[in-house]
Amino acid sequence: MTDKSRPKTRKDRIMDAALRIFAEKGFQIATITEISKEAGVSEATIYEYFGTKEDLLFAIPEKISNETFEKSSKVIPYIKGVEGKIRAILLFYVQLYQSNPHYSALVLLQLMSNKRFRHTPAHAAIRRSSHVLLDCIKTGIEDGTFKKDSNPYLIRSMLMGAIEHLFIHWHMQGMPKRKTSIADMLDPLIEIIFDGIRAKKEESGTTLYLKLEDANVFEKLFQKKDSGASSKDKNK
Amino acid sequence: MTDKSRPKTRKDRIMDAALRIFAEKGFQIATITEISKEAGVSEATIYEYFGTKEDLLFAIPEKISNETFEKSSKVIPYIKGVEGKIRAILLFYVQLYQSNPHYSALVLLQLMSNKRFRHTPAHAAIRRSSHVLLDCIKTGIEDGTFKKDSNPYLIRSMLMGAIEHLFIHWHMQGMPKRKTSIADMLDPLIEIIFDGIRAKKEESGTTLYLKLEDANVFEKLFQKKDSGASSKDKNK
DNA sequence: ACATCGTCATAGTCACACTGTCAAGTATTA
DNA sequence: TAATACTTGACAGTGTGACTATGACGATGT
Repeated sequence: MTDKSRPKTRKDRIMDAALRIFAEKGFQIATITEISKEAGVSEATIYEYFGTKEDLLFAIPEKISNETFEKSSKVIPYIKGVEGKIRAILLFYVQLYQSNPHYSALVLLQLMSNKRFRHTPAHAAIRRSSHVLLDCIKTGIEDGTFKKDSNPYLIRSMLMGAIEHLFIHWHMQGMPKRKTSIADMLDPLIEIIFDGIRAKKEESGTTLYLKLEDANVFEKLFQKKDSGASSKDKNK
Repeated sequence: MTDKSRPKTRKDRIMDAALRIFAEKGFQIATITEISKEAGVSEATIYEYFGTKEDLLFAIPEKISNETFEKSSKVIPYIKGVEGKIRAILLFYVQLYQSNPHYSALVLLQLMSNKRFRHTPAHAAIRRSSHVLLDCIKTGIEDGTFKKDSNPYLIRSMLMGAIEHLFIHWHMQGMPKRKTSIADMLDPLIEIIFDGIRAKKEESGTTLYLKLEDANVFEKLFQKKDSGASSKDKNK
């Protein structure tokens, strides 16, 4: 409802421009003047919506990270089996980052190392996703899927760290012609770690593989749920 | 000559102060004025040694990363077996980062996401180490230690990514009271990945474990070499 | 017609990276 | 000791860019 019908509100245009410029040039090098020109608004207008340049930076991921968390938390419960859940969470993650390079550059290169960002609503959403992943790993250890002596925090760091590392390099060295996309590396990555932590036998030969194509199933699931819900009105 | 005999040259004092302040407050927030006071020199003196604030930032890791590469490349050839080599490289890495938190904070939080840093001698040294690791992994795949269909780049990203991820979190959320140090997680981490990529049998039960204590062995090795001839020709 | 709100333009403040200058050391040499 | 070259420090600037303050303009609603 609200102004979703409008092409873009001023605030959205500012955030879009800022995302692009912050991601491409870096937070420090980007100037408010440049963003205002790109967004087609005056400098003063930016300061009417965002208190400081850093507030603008932090405002960008807030929406998208919450949306992603909502989406994933609608889907994950319907997946049976710890391994499948973990696959799904990581697939969400990789898809989000790969489909929105500006966003992943912002989060991984500009925000990751910002201490103030950690006290931000956007970071809280990211932490929630991370916590769900941890819970899945813990469950897997308890229910005997994974070895009893596994350290769930280490496993999470291995999963997230590998993915983030791949994306950081994807961004830093020109990412144009890459033979294998990061999404293609996700299954081998998960398989190596699962192989390393699985309790014993391989009788679970019916492992649920989630490949990118399956992601559309998620989307269909959303559409069903969304159609009935009443949106919240925040316009004022 | 000059003042090399002195405990610290001016240049060293500046870099020491800059390392501490950059690591603790971040590159942007740190001011040249503050660094000059901390180092006990005037602001203008800093600009005599370093063209810009960023040049100062880049100058800091150059020495230490080259030293580390030299050290490790003297030791690695003497370790037999791919797995042992990989363990040793990662142990070097973790030891360096853990024993010098300011340095690891600088590299991981300030420099990692700086595109200009990638065209820097310091980064070249880091890349060299990374390349040695990759070569070890490739060798392991070729000689049958690891599965034939392993992706060596992925494996390297998994190893480095996990370690870096652990350190980044170590820095970001207060790292004071951590029950398990990162070095303690290194063996489990490596074991999970090796388990996941090892070709077949576990007949290599005599895996060479390198724990932190063994690192002194490295040191002794250096002393022997350093005191003797200057044979810098790396073995073949 | 009038008030209100959102937006823009402009001018100004302030912090900080960086430069230039010159005087005061400090070391080296005669 | 004295002349020389080189190094360092104090300090006064310049330029840029974040951020503020103010007033004008246009659209909207009463």
